[in-house]
Amino acid sequence: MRPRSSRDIRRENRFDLLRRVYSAERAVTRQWLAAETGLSPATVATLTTELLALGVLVEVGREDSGGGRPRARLAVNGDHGVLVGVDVAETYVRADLFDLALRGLDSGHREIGPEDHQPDVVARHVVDLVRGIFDRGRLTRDRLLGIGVSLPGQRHTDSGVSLFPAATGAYEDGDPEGRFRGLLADAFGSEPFLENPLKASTVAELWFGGGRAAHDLAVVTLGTGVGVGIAVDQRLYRGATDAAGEWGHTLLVPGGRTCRCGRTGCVEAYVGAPGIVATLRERDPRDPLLHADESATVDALASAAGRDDPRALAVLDEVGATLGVALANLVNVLNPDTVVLGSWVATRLGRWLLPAARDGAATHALPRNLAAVDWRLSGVEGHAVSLGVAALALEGLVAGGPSAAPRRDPVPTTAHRER
Amino acid sequence: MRPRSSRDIRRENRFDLLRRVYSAERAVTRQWLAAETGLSPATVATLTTELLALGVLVEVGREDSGGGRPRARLAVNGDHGVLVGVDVAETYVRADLFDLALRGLDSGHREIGPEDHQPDVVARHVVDLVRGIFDRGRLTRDRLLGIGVSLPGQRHTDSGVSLFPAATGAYEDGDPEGRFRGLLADAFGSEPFLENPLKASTVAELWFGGGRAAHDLAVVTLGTGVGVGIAVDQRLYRGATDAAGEWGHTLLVPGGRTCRCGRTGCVEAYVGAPGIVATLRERDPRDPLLHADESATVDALASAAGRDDPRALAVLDEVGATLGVALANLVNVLNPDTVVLGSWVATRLGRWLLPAARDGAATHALPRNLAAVDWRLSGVEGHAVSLGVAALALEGLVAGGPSAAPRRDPVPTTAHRER
DNA sequence: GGGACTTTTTCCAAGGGTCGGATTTTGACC
DNA sequence: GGTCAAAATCCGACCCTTGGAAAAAGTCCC
Repeated sequence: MRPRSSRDIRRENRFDLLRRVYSAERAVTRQWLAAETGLSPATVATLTTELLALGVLVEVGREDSGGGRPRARLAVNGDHGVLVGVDVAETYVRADLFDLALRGLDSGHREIGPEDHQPDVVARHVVDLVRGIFDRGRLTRDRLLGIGVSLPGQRHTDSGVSLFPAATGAYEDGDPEGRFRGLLADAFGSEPFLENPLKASTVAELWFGGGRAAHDLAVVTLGTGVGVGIAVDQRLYRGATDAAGEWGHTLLVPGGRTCRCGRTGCVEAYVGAPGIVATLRERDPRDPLLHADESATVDALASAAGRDDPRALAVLDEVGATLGVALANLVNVLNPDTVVLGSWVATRLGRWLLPAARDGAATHALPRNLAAVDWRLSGVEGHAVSLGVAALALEGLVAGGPSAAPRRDPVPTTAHRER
Repeated sequence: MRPRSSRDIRRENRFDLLRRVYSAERAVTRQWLAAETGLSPATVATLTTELLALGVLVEVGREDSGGGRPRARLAVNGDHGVLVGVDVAETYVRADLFDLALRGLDSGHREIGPEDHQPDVVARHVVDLVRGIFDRGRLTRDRLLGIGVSLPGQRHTDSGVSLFPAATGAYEDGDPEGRFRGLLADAFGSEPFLENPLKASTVAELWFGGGRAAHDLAVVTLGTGVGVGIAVDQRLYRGATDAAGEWGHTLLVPGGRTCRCGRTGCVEAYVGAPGIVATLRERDPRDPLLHADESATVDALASAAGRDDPRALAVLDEVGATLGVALANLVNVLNPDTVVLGSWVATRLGRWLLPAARDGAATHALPRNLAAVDWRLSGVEGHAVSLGVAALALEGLVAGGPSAAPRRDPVPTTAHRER
């Protein structure tokens, strides 16, 4: 338990300031920042000059103030460098290049299979992709300010062990994450920032999406897998072992459908993409909307719903209602002020799922908890996972490198601690 | 969003220090406090002299240090004054008197009925009980340092409106909580600290019970009602509208038993006292363990289980397994490092419920989340709710009065804030 | 074109915090 | 009584925020 020093206050304030510049739609003034953060104009001045000197912020013109000295407008200095965010999923690797303002510049994509699920192989894919992007943009490596990588599976901050989903057997005793981290550090000359997709997209919502105004936020990821990212007081909540948010494997229907995880009745088995497909199939095993792969099925469902096809709407109603009931539990326990639906299933079907879920939640959530919730679809443009993980890398940058990340103080290596 | 100043650091450190003195089993030394809090010896010295001057701490002897200056032992100055904690429940009012070390000195109890559920009536009961205790102990009012009251139902910090369960109709537009608060303030000359029982008992666990070592804690209350108190980073989590933890009304069995709240299949309907009785009755409507009131039934069940009565054990197994499944959901989402079972049902049946719940959780929780959890029965002696609410009053005292409580800054009354 | 005016921004000294290292305190021991 | 060792305190350094004074940077008017 390292206590907080006054330096932490500075770091937090600087960070808060920066985040507000980022999430504002337009360039902002010092006065607005002071009002927004609650800091005195004097402090805002000190912080901004610091960030201006660093090159992270720039003045972009001025604004009339009615007779007095015009207000300077501040914005993120996009040209100061680039950030890379990489999303390693089970079936693909996607890398995005951002300028420092986190505007997407370019991206690359590559399909992978289970045979690639090894640290070395994944690292090679990542390095190749990023190199390709750099070459295309004629960028030199010294422009790179930070790189963040989202890895599937659960990470363990303390031990640094990541569970590459298919590599658990092969790498049980090794340190796959450490190896991966090392390979990337060698290739790019700076430590990558690693996180899982759930947390990454939560950060993206917090910076740029529906969570900007939220204090206590739940970001529901609806993809092939399902989970929830939780933010308490605008900060990502990780849980004791960085494993919070495994809402997808929460029991919803005792003795229900078999889930990918082997258990039965998980939320994921009903509201994840395979769950939606299963619902469709249960209603009619020969439904023409059914395609070989789930992504195509979801697309078919979306376009059918767009045509007001009653069968598609009925399926979405059913799934949405189930989602709502599951969300009601979350709302009752966490009492968030904002719930955001994100990831690719939500992007394509959220238009229909969200209202149905809201109605479904109303049947089981407590009125007071329900009333507190602002329901939203993801407001993030582009790929939330890459963006979030790039934002995390940026955080590390501003805070002073990834070493500033650990949240608990490390266990002393020598047997020094008594009691 | 008021930013944190260095004063907040001081307050937090002082508070952290004090809490550690409280939750330590014996008197502590400055050195131990420094090691425990991570503060420098210099700072610990400043803080302790401050608290010694306040009269909250005292030196109680010294400890040999092997040739050097002996270490002074510090403890809470129990004689410095008294605190009162009151638990207003639906069927009773209980008041406890504590010394400043939060050792119970005396208590009073009174049964109430639905007709008493009015601010004025409840306040009168509270005042009478506390007066009685003060008279018995020949205490003068100036000895009273703080008073905390737990009220059932959900509170709303922002508006100050409390929902007295049966008074919602009569007081819909009024301010029952404000009225109640005023009546108590008049009677005792100091503002009472109000909280609900769920949060109060969570604080008690955090200070004195199973949560002392926890960072991310879930305190499960098993009484007539069921709920969970959540602490993040050793601090009580309240949620957006102070309504977090309504886990009892989470859906567990779709279309299942009807709950007190009118919905079906709530967790509470299975693992709360009425739920346990219902399980017993479902198995055998004429079971001799069934009594007219649920408390007697729970007692009968406990003593039967104590005699290894197989029917009682089977019921407890069933209830425990259900509890475990429900807890698994909590563990998956929150990833706590400690789960504590408390309140009166847990006190009497926890011995059997806890192991069964642990096993039940294993079937549905993710291995990593499960492995992180330390399962415990409440370690609080005495009545956790009164104790917790007295501790909250103490917190207010140390922080500088109940006014320091609000967590969000109040909305400015004048239309002064632009944008 | 230059002063008056207005509003923003910075400067400065005050005030609150923590901390490392020097210093004092407080015992035991010889 | 002097010496020694460990605990506790004191002190100056350093970091942070902030209110108010001062400076900066425009407009406006004569």
